[in-house]
Amino acid sequence: MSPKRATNTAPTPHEVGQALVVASRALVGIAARSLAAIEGELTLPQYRALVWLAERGPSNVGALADAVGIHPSTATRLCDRLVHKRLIRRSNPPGDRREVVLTLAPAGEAIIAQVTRMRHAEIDRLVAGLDATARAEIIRALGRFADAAGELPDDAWQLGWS
Amino acid sequence: MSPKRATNTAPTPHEVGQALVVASRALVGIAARSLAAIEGELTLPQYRALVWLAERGPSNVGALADAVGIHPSTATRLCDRLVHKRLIRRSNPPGDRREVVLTLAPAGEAIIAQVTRMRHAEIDRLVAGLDATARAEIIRALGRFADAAGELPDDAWQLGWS
DNA sequence: CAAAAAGGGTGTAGGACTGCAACTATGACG
DNA sequence: CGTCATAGTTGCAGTCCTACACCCTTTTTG
Repeated sequence: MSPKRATNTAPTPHEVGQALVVASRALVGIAARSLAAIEGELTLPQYRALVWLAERGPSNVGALADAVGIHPSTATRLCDRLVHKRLIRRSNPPGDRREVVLTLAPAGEAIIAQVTRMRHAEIDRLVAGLDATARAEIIRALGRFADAAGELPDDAWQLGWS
Repeated sequence: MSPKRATNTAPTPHEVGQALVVASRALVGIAARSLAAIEGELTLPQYRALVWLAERGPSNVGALADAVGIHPSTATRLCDRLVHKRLIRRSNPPGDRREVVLTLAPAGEAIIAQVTRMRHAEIDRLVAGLDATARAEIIRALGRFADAAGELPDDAWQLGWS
């Protein structure tokens, strides 16, 4: 995990990858914990659906099924449960009367916000232990990485992790 | 997502948190994609069990149930399926004849390796697009972050993400 | 206007996870 | 040796995800 290299040479892509894989474990662990807090009330597909609605806004059933990667019929029944839990709302929009528009209900938004807040809080707790130099470095470094990551086809939502 | 701040001042912990949350999305997305590749053959709890066995080595049913956070009876039947898929092995160790020792089978190790490899490959692909300075910065910055994260109680495995 | 396409919902069926309760076998302790 | 604890399994019951096939309604299109 700790690549031994001459500190005066530029790190190879693979070495940087090593560092990112390690950080990935930490960050994914944090994400997992934030999610574990709502486990029991919400299944993973249900959470994925909420995240997607929070990101992309109101949507019809087909688009959601496509985004979450499930069969339309599965999406219908998944929405049944989310509606029953009052986390989303179904409505019949004007225009195309075949469509059903799914909207995140206040309770649904609250859950998403809670998970995000927990994640943020935990990360902030870690960052608080770093000095100013380290903080500045992280900001610059991760900014560049996020930019690079952002250039990829955005199917990172495949599993609904935010 | 891009906190506007004076570039000459030290970033606040919260600003660093912002950057990490953004990077977190990217990294978690990568982890999710690596996992999605084996979806269909393996459920999430099954994957979590494999990861745990890969990390901690051979284990009995109770410890695995505890680690993955499921009921012992659930663990028994989860193991039934993993054994049937030839991803793990059950054996009766000498000594305590009540215990059952679970071992990762070669096919199970292969799956873990495949997921890890995919994740690494995708991260490396991103890093390849960065220049030497950025790489060096990421190495330093993430090293410090990982150190800070490592000081936390290690329950990041709660959901079995590696 | 009739046929095809699109958007969703139902019926049906199966697999997986979940926990509780009861049971077997084994080990530890007095 | 008898009792209690431990490790694991099995029976049972419920929820959820999953897909396929089929149906209804609405819209588009020739």
